[in-house]
Amino acid sequence: MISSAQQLLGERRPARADARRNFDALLTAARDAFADDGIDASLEDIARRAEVGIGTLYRNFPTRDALVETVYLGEVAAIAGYADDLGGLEPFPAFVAWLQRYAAFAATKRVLLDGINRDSPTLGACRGVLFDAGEPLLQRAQRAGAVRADVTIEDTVRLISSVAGAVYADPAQRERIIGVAVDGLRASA
Amino acid sequence: MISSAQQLLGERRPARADARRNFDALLTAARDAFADDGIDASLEDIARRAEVGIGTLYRNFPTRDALVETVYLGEVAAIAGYADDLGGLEPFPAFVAWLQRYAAFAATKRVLLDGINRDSPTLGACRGVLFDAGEPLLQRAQRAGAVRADVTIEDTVRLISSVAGAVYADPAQRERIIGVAVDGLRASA
DNA sequence: TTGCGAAACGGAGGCTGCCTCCGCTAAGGT
DNA sequence: ACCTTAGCGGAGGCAGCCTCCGTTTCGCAA
Repeated sequence: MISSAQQLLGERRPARADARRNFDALLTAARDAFADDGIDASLEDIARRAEVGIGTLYRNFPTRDALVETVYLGEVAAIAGYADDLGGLEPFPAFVAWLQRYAAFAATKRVLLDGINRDSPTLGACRGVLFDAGEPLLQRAQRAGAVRADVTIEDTVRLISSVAGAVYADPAQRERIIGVAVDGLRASA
Repeated sequence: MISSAQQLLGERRPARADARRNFDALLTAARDAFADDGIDASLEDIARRAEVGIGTLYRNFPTRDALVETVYLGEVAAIAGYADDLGGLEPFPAFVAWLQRYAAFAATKRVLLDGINRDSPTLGACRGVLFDAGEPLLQRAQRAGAVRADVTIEDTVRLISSVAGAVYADPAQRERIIGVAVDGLRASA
């Protein structure tokens, strides 16, 4: 199954073979550079890493935002299918498994998200992909009475994204705090 | 009562009267510039706003980090005394009132925090000030059996800071999600 | 009040990175 | 093979970061 994130990504790739190769090389170089040097990694450095000229970088990605969000789009495409694999679990454990997976994703994508304009249509589309993936699991857990009824999938993604994207003193603190957030999502006993 | 954050700030001010005036003008200009233009506001612009030369800015704040963290230090000094006013409330309402105040603070300081190196000793000192302020309230609520026993003040500040610092679709979503986080802090019923 | 030492000043200049534009190259279709 | 045009690289203009140096001015002691 091809996700809508993958489709959006495909629409951005140029038609010509040489240009496609450069586009892909730039995305790889950018992902690596942002991971190594943070969101302020220089575009000149990214062009050098991809072995293309700076004009080529700008032709493919007219702004830094465009580059960052296309890298993020590729990452979202990779995670969108995970929710499909959780149908065999009970409602609450399935929901929590998805949250955990999403938390792991959000933690590693924090750098990219810091670099994206929050009003970007592409970011909105990525959110849509993630909401679509998690919504069935949330509703199933709410119908089962396990998750509070007053939160939406948007709320849930926002909560886990902010908590998972924070920097922690150690992994134990991180697990503890995500646990607190998940406990807050439970229906009152 | 003079807080330790105010003391740290005082230690950074120059001795000479003209230099003190410039230092204060730079802090004010920086706070305004970061609020207007984000954490990437240009230092040249800040110097112009403060009506000093760029050399003066660098003499007072050798790096961008130094400037940002000094601005943040001033903001922390302003909030540190709030916890002292909550002794008259019941344990859990006092704790929640402090969390709400801290959440409001964290939301407006997000821009500054984005610009500070997380390993900065000054940031560590600011955290220390905030922990010292909230710790008595947390312990009181835990002794009263209202807050789960497995979280520390560090955990609590980290949780609220990440949730409060996020960007929300509307204020209602923000209140809802902070509510979820606070509910997660309650002891199990 | 005056004189002195040094703290503090402003901004020119070197450097890097962002971004545009243009002459040149090469991919792809007929 | 030829032609059109998509795509190329990098020079150059600009802004901002940051340092350094000649000049000014503050504060203290006599």
